[in-house]
Amino acid sequence: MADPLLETGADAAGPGLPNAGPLYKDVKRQLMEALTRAEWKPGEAIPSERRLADRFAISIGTVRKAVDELVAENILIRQQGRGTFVASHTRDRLLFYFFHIVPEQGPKEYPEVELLSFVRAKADRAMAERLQIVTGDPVLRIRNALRLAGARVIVDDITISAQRFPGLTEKRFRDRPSTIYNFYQDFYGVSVVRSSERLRAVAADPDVAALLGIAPGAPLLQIRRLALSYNDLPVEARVSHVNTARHEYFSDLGRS
Amino acid sequence: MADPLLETGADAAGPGLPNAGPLYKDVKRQLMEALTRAEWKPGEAIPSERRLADRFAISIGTVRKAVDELVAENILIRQQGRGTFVASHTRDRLLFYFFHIVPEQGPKEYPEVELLSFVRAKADRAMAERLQIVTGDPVLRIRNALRLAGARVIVDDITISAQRFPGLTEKRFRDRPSTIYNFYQDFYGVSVVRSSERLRAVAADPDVAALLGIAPGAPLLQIRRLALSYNDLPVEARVSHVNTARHEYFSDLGRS
DNA sequence: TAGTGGTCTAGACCACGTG
DNA sequence: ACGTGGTCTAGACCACTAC
Repeated sequence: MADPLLETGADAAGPGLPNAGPLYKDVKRQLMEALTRAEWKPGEAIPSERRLADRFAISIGTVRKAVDELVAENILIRQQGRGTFVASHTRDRLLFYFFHIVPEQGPKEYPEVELLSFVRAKADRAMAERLQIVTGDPVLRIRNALRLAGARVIVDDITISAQRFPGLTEKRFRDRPSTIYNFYQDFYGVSVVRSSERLRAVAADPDVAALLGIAPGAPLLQIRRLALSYNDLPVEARVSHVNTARHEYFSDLGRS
Repeated sequence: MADPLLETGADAAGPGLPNAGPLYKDVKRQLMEALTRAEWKPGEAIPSERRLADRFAISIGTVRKAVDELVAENILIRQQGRGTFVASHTRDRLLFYFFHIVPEQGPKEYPEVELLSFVRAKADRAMAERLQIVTGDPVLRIRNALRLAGARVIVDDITISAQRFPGLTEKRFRDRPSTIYNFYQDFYGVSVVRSSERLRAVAADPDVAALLGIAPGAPLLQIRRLALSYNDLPVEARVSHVNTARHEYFSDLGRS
């Protein structure tokens, strides 16, 4: 930048105009937009920091600060010597970020998913609000059982907007090559980047009890998850019922 | 730094010696040590970034990077124009970072604590391992009931090492002026900086059921928390039983 | 006005991965 | 050898707080 009087700090817009805030926040927003319109797809590298600095006509340090935040939010992944990549839902990443059930003892396991039902329905008022759609809009309701070490431990009830996943059929869902979040991503360009969960203890209803092979009324951990995409756009509402006889939900808090 | 050949990057130690890693990581470690030996106490300001840069004979940018990480871990708190402070357990901070029970509807509430019992005991093998003490070492077991909006919702069973809290009596505990974590901090210099929690659904045992005014066998959310201080030193093991009829545990994931 | 943290720059060199 | 991200510097100016 040649003349600091022309374009210094956050007030490059000029006198009288409202302060646009930190430059790097603006850069971050622009990167998010590029991500949203899939300029770079999950698994791909974004341009190098030097190129981005040129593109935005700013210094590398400022690019780094914007990228830092996206990395901290698990939206981008840096790899020294290779580049910076758009986060992709590999099996390991999913397990790490979105699956919080661990055995009471022993190492973490991958769940084995078993599709139990797939039906079309209409969103009631509460569900419409959660998914930010309109009451009565079509939704897909999917019930899965998850096995850990061979035994059914979890029943998942997933609800997604049918309009957000056009042409999704039971067969297509059943034949998906990989995980569910990966399927959303690869076939619909919908990336789940974070989720919010609420937990409570409930008595098992007869249906779920039968599926899990436990007594009706036995205590189950209920997890209500809302999975969100880039701009906090809701993608999926999921209610899980977990038999915590031999498994637990873990949560590490106060970390970076 | 006058001559880059003398002391550049991470290899200031000289040829042949093992790489000490990034400078800012070392600075961070040194700041942690200073915190641990209470050079600056919770609530107090640490020296300005310029002073720290002088003290460590490094540039401000590097100090900032070290402080950045401590801020991200909620160990330090920056306040523009005022200074950087050692995190202190105000009521609000505690509620935000360590109390994850919210009403099903309505705003978050402060719990009202009611001491039910306070006994000395010996650590069994499992508890000794959790608290990193020796089996048979004396511990204090404290049972509290927590009220939300007037009703008992949670029963907490707390276990701490008696040796780590010398001279702690029931009266002293009961008469503490503020929250429990604040008490640990102000009277014993023990700062809880993060915690790890594991959750499961259990059937209420008769004792707890009576205390919460529910039927024995009713589903309760059990939370096993280990509270940790600066170098992951365990401070307190806590088992909470929560009546989730009108409250929930919340957990936001995938965030920074 | 003085001091603090917050942003931004421009450029050097290091560590790592790939060809 | 080259390009990528990672670290570090030195210094400018901005935004905010306190006096």
